[in-house]
Parts: sequence; C-alpha cells; structure tokens
Amino acid sequence: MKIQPEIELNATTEEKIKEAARRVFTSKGYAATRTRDIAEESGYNLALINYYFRSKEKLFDIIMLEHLQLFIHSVMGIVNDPETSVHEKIELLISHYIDMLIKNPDLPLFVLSEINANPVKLAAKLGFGHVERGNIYLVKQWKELTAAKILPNVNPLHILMNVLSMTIFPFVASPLLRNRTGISQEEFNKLMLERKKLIPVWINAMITTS
Amino acid sequence: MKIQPEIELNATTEEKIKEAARRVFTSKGYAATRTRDIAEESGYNLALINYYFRSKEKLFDIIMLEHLQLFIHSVMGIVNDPETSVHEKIELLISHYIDMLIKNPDLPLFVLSEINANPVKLAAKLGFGHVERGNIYLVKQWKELTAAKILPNVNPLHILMNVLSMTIFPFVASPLLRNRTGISQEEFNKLMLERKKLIPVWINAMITTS
DNA sequence: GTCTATAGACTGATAGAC
DNA sequence: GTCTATCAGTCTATAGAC
Repeated sequence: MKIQPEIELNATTEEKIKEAARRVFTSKGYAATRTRDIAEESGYNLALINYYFRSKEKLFDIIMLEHLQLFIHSVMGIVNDPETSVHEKIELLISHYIDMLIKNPDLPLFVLSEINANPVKLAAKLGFGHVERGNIYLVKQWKELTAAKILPNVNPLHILMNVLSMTIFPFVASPLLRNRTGISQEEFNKLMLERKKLIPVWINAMITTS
Repeated sequence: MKIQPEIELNATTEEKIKEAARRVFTSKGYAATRTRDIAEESGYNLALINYYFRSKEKLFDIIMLEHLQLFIHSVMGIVNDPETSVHEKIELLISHYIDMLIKNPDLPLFVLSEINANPVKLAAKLGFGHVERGNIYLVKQWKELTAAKILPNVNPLHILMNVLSMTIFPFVASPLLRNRTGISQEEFNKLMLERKKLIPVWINAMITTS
C-alpha cells in the first residue's frame, strides 16, 4: 500500500489516477478537492475519473478504506503477536507508527478530519475486520500482569491514549508547531526519531509511578 | 468569547450570524460549509451574511482569528505569571485546556485542519501578538532550574509536546476512539477530567526519570 | 435592515467523436 | 481507452423591492 508512491513506469491509468487522488484528497480533504484537481495531478482528463471510478465519492471511499487499514488494521499484527512482551509491543507500536508517519505526515489529520466530518458513514468501514478487544493478545497479557501485581492497576485506556497521543499528535500539530518554534521539517523528523526511544521510557516511568 | 453561546435574547443580528457561522464552520470546516448553511443556522436570510460581512471568506477570517486567540494567546497569561512555579504552570495549563476543550470539543481538529489547509495565510494571524520565546516567564524559570541542576537537562520541546499531546489529542481522536472502544460522550468527559490530575503526575514522572 | 430573485462562476458527471 | 464539449445543478455574491 503506497501513499508516497515511487514513480511506477508500468502503472496502469487506473492506478495513476488513484495515486493522484490519494495525494490530492490527503492534502486538501474531500470537500476542498475538485475532480479537476485530481485529473490535473494525474496527467489525464477529467472524464477518465468517472470512466474508472464512476464518481468522486466512490474514488474517495476506496482511498479512505486503504488509509484506515494503514492507520488501524496494520497494528493488529503487532498487538496480537504471542511471542513479544507487553513492553516490546509498546515499543514496536511506537516505532511502527513513527516510521509510517514520517513517510506520510498528513495521514492522521486527514483520517481524523474525515471521520469527524462523516462518522456514521465511516463507522461501517471501521467495523470491517474489527477484532473483539478481549481477543487481542496485548489485552490478555496486560490483564495477567495486573492480576499478578507486576503492573499497577491503572486504566489501560489512559496508557493507550498516552502512547497514541505522544506518537501521533506531533504530526497533527506539526504545521502549528513549526510556525511557533521555527524548526524545519528535517529538525522535526529528527525530534520524532528521538521519540522512538524516549516515548517507551516515559511510558514505563508513568506506569511504575502509578 | 463564546463558542457554545447561551441564547442571548438581546444579541444583534450581526452577532447571531457570527455565532451561527462559528458553529457551522467549526463542525464542518471552511470548504464543506455553504453560506446557505450559515443563513439557515442563524435564522436569517443568505443575503444578510454578505450585508454584514461582505463575503464567506471575511466572515471565516474573523472567526478563525478569535479561535486562534482562544487556542494560543489565552495561555500567555498562565505561562507569563511570575507568581507561580513551573509545576504549577504545567498544572494550570492542562486544567485550562481540558476545561475549555470539554466545552468546545471540535475546536482543535478545526483549527489544526484549517492551518494545514492554508498555512501561509494563517501564519500572519499567528504572528500577530507573537511573544519572543526568551521573554516567556516559563522558559526563563525552566532554564534557571536546569542550570541549578534541579531539573535534568531534557529538551523542553519534548516535554511541551507531551503536555499538549496528552491533553489535546484525545479530543482530536475522540470520534475514532469512541468508535473503537464504544465509550459514550459522558464517559469520555469523565476520563478527561481524571486526566487533569493524572497528566501532571505523569509529566513529573517522565521529568525525574530523564 | 431584511427580504426575494437572479446573475455569473464553478462543480460533478456524461454524451459522443476518435 | 482517451479526449472535447457541454449539461444540469449548486455555489457565492449582488441588485433591487419593501
């Protein structure tokens, strides 16, 4: 699944239009995107968008579904791995997200905005492939550790919020942050790479002092 | 400055239109908002919007400027207070934001989306009233404490990111979070009120273990 | 100040030539 | 498959009646 695609010489017209649409939708959002923008970005004509995808909305739905999978379902492999410990899972999750978001920095703001704009419509897409919380291996491990009093009895939802917040929010606030602090894109990415090591340490600190 | 206004019986037509515009813009964003939506929400006719505000864009600019002040400049009073300690400032900041965001939950996603959509245009507005970082009292206090080795020498930008992330991000991700966990709006607000006390403790933990 | 009616530009989508 | 030309609908903004 590509977001920032390499130039594929042998990509079909359909694929090229889809990649162009992905770029335009992700940077401007659904409402601000004109089908003419996508046509121009793809190098093809406006009529071809409807030829291949029937409507602006159907094209958007295809792209949004792929983004949701990238954003949510891709982490299922990490949190369901029976071979890794809780701390390793947290570390892998943070590392996975930061690498992915450095490549696709406007993905989270796009996804969260569009979910907010149309929560009912996207609930169905989100439900697809939904795994019951009790069946997630990470949840099982967490419960075992709290039962054995190895972990303190904190609400795991708070910890989850903290992991995702500290990992994802800087990308969401990046334009504002860069405006206020004056740091460059490169300096920002360097900070985020530092955070791959720092966030797990901070999470440990807040768990053990709870 | 009101976002969720009480019904003001003696509000002027101009104020009523502005409040209606605030509600519609904030929930749908600039591009998805039609001037007809604002007219309908205000109870007045479409023509009056242009009579009072000349254009959709000028009306939007007025509202965005007020939101930016609410979002950014309102905290200046806290971080510039010479009477409070660093830890008190952090505590007050978190408390202030959480109270404000419980009242205006879609404010951050709106502001961040629009800045992302038009960073150049909003840079001017953000610069207005900009205070040099060196002159902020919190920054001065922080430097003194690290110089005296009372605080460890961590990059304060990371700490700032963590405070804002853990405080603001849950509101940004709230629709997704509620979809995945099934918690209600009330339960979410209760979690956020808990975080008013928890986040300062966590921040302390991560500072002292650095 | 507030309304109705409408101008003028733009949008998503399609017909039809090649 | 790909294009040009165009339709029908919607948008912002304004003219003009009251």
